[in-house]
Amino acid sequence: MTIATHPGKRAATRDTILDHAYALARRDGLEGLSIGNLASDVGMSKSGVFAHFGSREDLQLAVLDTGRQRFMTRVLLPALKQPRGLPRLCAIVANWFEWGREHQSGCVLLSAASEYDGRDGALHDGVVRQQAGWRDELQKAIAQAVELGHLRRDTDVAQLAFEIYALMLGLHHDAGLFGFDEAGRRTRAAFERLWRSWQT
Amino acid sequence: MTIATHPGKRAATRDTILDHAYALARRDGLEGLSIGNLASDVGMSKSGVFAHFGSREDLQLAVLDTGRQRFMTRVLLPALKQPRGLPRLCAIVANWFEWGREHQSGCVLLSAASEYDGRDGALHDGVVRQQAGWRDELQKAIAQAVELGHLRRDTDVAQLAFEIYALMLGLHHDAGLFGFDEAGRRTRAAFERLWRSWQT
DNA sequence: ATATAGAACGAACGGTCGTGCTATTTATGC
DNA sequence: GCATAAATAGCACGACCGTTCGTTCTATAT
Repeated sequence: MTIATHPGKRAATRDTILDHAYALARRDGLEGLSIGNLASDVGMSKSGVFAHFGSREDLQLAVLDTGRQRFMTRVLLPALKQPRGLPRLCAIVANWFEWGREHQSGCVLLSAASEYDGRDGALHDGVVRQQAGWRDELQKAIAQAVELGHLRRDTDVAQLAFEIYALMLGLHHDAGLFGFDEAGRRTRAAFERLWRSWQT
Repeated sequence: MTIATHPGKRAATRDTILDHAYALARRDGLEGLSIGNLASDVGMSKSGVFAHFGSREDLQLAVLDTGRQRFMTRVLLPALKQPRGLPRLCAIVANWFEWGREHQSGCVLLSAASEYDGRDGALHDGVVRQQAGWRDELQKAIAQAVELGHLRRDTDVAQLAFEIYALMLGLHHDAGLFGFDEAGRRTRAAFERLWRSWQT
């Protein structure tokens, strides 16, 4: 008996806490996340939650990484099943679009970007690393599409990545303020124009 | 003697407070703005500052409106001196670009948009009204350019406004995280492509 | 000179914040 | 079953939060 529950117990609780923390941070941002709130949401004591992280900053970093993982799992991973080039790039954009729909009410990664872009510290560094990493993945997918001749050979990879990202920012912004439906239509229309500019 | 210093005293102090509050809110957002911090920044007592607004929420609303005013003064107003149509639209975009340069370290309006898009209350309503108002001004300028034949007659006004806004979001995002210079180049390049798509 | 109104101050309120420390409970290895 | 270690709770701390209240100071108006 006593099947090894131990090796996972601590980690399991930690995951539960992070799950709630992620949900709270979607509404209030990482700066709005407080240990007291989180504890009562999880159903634990403040100190019990606190013990899993050691500091509020470490908790915030862990939540940020949770966001990164979920984004990658939802957006990048399934797209990797598509063949390299334009199909994979389109899958990334489509998944990203759906991520946007699911996160109308707030995205931890984006709010973190605007919360920490102007200061310095561990969270700033974490946000920059996460954003740079994602931009890099995006550029990799674009570069493959160029190499395979799916996009014009003179495509500026970083430029296209910037414009794709900008449209996604537009989607999130308008969806949050004015509703997802119209924002989604605008974003789709913009992407059509974008592909037409760069496709061979 | 004793020229009426009284009638403007209150308003002048209020403006001084708002000036400091705006600066603080650029770094920490409207949610990060606290009366204690603000008071010690201005060099007044907490209660002295508080008395000018009556509540923290009213202070935040006043700071938001300060941001709206400054944005309009810096971006829209000087552009109205340009002739209607494309010249005025380009002036708006150019001024907006400069506004972005001056606000790399944080823009109250944008951070407010991401702070309050997912909740409700007076601040949410204020942000939506401000954003809708600006989008409206942008669309007005675009519509004039269409009417005057500076842009293609079949231009989707709201669509172009969305794409311009998205590029500015991209500028602000990348400038804050990766530096203004490269973000500025990318934004300029994107605008060139954008004008080429819509110009007659 | 005196009365009056306005502006800012200082102290205090009840709460919540993040963070330590010490118990107590719970789960594990023998 | 028991010893042991891990996980959680409880409590207290100093700091700051927004807000209220009564007081003081200053400048105008009479």
